[in-house]
Amino acid sequence: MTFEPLRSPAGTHDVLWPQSARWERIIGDFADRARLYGYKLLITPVIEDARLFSRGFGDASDVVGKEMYVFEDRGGRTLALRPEGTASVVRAYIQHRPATPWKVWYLTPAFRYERPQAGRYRQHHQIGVEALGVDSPEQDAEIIDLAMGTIRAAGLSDIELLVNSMGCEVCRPVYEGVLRAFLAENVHAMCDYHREHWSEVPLRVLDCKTGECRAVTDSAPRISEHLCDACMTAFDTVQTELQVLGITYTLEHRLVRGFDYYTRTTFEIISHSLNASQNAVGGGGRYNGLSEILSGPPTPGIGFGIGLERLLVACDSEGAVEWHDPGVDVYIAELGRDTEVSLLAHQLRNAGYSVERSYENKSLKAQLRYAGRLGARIALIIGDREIAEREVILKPLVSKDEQFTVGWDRVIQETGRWLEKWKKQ
RNA sequence: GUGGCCGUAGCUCAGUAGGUUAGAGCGUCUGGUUGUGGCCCAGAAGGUCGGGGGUUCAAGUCCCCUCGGCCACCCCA
Repeated sequence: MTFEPLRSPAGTHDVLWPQSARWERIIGDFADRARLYGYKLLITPVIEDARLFSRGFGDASDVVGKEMYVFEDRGGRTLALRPEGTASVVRAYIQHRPATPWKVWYLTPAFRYERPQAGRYRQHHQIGVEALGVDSPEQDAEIIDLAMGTIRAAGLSDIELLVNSMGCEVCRPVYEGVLRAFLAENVHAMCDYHREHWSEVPLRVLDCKTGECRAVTDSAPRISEHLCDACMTAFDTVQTELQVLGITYTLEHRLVRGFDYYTRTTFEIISHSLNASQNAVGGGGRYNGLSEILSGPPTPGIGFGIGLERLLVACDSEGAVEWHDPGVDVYIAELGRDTEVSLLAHQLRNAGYSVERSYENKSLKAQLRYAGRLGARIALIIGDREIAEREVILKPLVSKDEQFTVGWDRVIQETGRWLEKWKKQ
């Protein structure tokens, strides 16, 4: 009985070398950068009580309505695969009550059951940070600075930072009323979909990409004109801070992010080299009410997430990333089998050199061919004669220098000497 | 969930109006005399033509179903 070979589920992907090398670089850079900004790594489970997300996002959101991976475990609990990073962090905060300000960074897969498409997958990965306990426009700007720096370091340059304020529990409802009244008078001009659905979540119309809705919302009342004094002051300060930090931004009054929990500062970083419908590489914002929504203590918070797959797609379409295989320092070729090879490999590696070897008894020619393919800089050749004489042949592979023999006690330092020499050139 | 395009070697693809043992390039492996890479040359391995059913003397090629991939809508990272 044979079976069809199994594939990864629809919308999920394996990341193989050398693709994975790009991930390694971006993640490594982000970990360093987050540390410099004072964020500590937080690891939370990918499964959570499904109610965490349905409460946090609001039932009107598509993520909760139709995109969540929800299932019942063997104990009858209703769990969900996390669709984004923020809710789990806030849950962990409420559960452990760490001292504030609490600043964490994370790397996590995120799951949404949608039809896969360019730059949109059922499992994607986000890097992000969350800062809880402080309600400060200076912090808002600092977090945007961190997000922008991360994306720029990945190699993207054709990007735009969009910022907006969503107001607070005081002024947002007022604005929503004004907007609702405006939209009611312009129903006829909206796109087919929103003509039917605009009143469910009026703010969502602002986000609509169709020409009809954009024409309507161009002249719609703007939330920036309806902010309360406190929100207005905060938003002004965020902008001043961004200017001081030399970060150019665009005020986008239509920027309404998908989840209900956002308050005040919201932002999105879009790539101009991606299709307009999926051009957001990263985004985030402040969510001062989320902790309470999740039955925690009143605690302000702000964070962002960056989608790794989408960041990489953007890099590709910008042609931004040049990546070179660093190759391997040493290849050890052997003729016959001898334990000296294993020992030498061990010692070289512990001295900090990358070493590869053949584990099969192949011809010297085949071994050197392989060494060339690996991008090895030096080949060390060990045959019967060398074993007998207690020496090895050191053959430079990246230069035209002649090979020569070295005594065993000097192999490591001689190897290091050549590698250093080439590094300087 | 709705719609469009597409599924031939590991990869990128060719396969004439249906007709013998399904091809190329790249990659992989081996060899080009004793233990020496890259270039070059020679050879080899590798394919249920996504799967199932049907039409036909004959199907990778035509029809149906199914699975999968890509893309678009919706929405988001």
